[in-house]
Amino acid sequence: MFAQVIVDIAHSQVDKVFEYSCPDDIQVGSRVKVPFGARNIDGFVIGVSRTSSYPADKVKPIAEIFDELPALVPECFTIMEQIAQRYRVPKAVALRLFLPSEMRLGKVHVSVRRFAKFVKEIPLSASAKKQAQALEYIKSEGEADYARFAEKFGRGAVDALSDKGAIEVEERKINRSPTASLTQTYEKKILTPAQQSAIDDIESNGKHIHLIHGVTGSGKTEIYLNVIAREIEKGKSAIFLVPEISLTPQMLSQLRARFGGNAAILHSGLSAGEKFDEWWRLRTGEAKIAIGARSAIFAPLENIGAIIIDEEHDTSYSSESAPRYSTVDIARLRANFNGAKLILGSATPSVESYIKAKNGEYNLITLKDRINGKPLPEIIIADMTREVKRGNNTAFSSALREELDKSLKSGKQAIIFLNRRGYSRTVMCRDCGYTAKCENCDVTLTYHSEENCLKCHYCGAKYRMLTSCPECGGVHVLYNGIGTQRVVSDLNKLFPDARILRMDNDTVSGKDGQYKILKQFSEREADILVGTQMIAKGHDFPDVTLVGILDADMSLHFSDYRSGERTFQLITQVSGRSGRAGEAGKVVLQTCSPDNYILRYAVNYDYNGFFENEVAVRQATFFPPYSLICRVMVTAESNDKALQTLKEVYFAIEKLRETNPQEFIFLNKMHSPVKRIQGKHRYQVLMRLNSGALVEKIYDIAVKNSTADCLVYVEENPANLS
DNA sequence: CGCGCGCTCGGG
DNA sequence: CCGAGCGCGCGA
Repeated sequence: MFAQVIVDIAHSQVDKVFEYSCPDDIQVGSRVKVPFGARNIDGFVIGVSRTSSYPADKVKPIAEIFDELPALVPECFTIMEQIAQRYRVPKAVALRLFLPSEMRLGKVHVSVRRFAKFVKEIPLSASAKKQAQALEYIKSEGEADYARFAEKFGRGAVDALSDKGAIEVEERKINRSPTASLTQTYEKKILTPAQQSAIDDIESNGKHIHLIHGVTGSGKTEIYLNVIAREIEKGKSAIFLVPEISLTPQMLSQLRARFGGNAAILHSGLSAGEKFDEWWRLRTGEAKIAIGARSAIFAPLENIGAIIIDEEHDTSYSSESAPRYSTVDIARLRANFNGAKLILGSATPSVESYIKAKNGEYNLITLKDRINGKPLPEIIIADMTREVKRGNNTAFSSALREELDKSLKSGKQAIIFLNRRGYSRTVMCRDCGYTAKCENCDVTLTYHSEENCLKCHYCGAKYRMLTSCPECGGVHVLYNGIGTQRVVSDLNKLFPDARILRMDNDTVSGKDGQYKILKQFSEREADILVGTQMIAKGHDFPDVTLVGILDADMSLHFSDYRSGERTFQLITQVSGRSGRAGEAGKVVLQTCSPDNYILRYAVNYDYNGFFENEVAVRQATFFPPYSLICRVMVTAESNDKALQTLKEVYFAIEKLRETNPQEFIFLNKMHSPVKRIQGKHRYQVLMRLNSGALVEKIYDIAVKNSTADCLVYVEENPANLS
């Protein structure tokens, strides 16, 4: 027999199928080791055949076959081809998406833990005290975890016993299921009529893609869970995607309670071993529901009945490294392959998706009411320009101060949200206007008072705080802006008795830190939580009745065509944190542009108004989805090299424009807004195209010009243009 | 003439 | 991508 093998090397020059001879019982999808040139490397069997299409005398045999059960499910190959084609990446890169990193590099193949087992009594010399103790212990216990056993009596003693045959070390496969210990029981919830009809609609509607537009608190999660349960009953499997941040312990225990061992959870907080085991539980069919963030769309499931993407508008669903896929696109491929339902849900659907729903491409399901029947929290606009005129120079409007006071007095909790981190103060010389910038990144530095230093938020570089201006020697150094830290210290002054928690990139280290702070807050160890984006979504704090948004218009002023959409989504999401249980919630929205239409729609929870307006603007100005913004990034250590490559890329694209003038709305080459990141010079070709007709050609140009010392890559509708 | 390094090429 | 192999330059 012969096997068609893709070698696990991420390079276009070896991006082809190689043939090897192999035993008859080889299975498609297996990971293998194959001789390749002078060395042995990992590969994937993507097909087998009785005959070879390569000169038989040149075919070498496969060196090693790893899996009893092939790691890759059959549909991988179809989808791998489509991804490789669409994003112009080597097939090996596309295939890697289907395997957690723990399974590659040939490092982890089996998950085992070693146990020491008692075998027989042996004579020991009188001096071997440790060995005697260890033998005594293992004799009475029968067996013990090797690591703990060795730690207790010393590695030397334990190994000596094993050499002499008194004990035996055995490897055993064990399951490290991350949430097996959660023991909440599931209580069947009574569905509202709206929920029930949504579920029925999804089941019976002829369309394959559904968009659930439901206000915060309308019970979308319960709909998802019911749809999943129904598919499981039919003997199918399901994928449930959530934004990274939403994988909170509450969410996990809810899922465990409902589906028990049938749910496998894949997220970046798991240890390598845990991830490995959860992944194999899905592959073997022991678990049929994959839950996780973006990458869980590649879960090793077969016979998928439903794919659910919660908070579909969330930016974490687009990959920021090659291949820069959009999760919805991959989900469509998998849903197509399996004939599965694809369900997108959000309180603030992306304009792109909502248009498709309006056009009839998706089945639109609208949930207008919260399940508890309570109204959405009232949003009050505080005009900060008037506050300043009245002489209020603090970060808090009088309205927000009053509401905070009320909230604290009645023993409720509050969330203060703002768009920045650190002190977010930039340093500027009052005499000459000099601002401190990063040496590597051309980005304004930010002052951090805890360390009394300046930091670059793009590369993390630290600089000593300035005492005088390096340009003119002036000593009047000025700070601008406010950040979470400043807000906390101001709050401490205003409400000395209040207990305040701060959550942003500086106080949180890793996912654990995030959970810890959220847990503290939900256990009422604090009255006020101050934070940035990361507190915006997914959390359920029943006692929060007040949300303050300090600079609602911050994100309006980014030069991004989606800034209006982002602002609307952000305000709606943050507001949704208020008044989730019994009492009605309130939101104070501070802004310097109180008449902005986006804010007006947000205050009234008028998604349709916002949408109609936004669509009209995009259509009139030719912005996505009525066009495609495409950026080709060129980055290199050497400025000359980057410039040279930029010219070549631009030249190639210009030639493309000559033959397709009607496709181009805009085309230009320029420095990227951030000219340097981590020592790499950044240039870009920016274009606005009428359709996606030329994207693959543009990918080709990028791939052709990309080298090890000058990286060229394509971004479609990039989330930020820095 | 022999060795070292840089570049090109092929891998089944 | 990575190592083999080869060509050329240099030292003796």
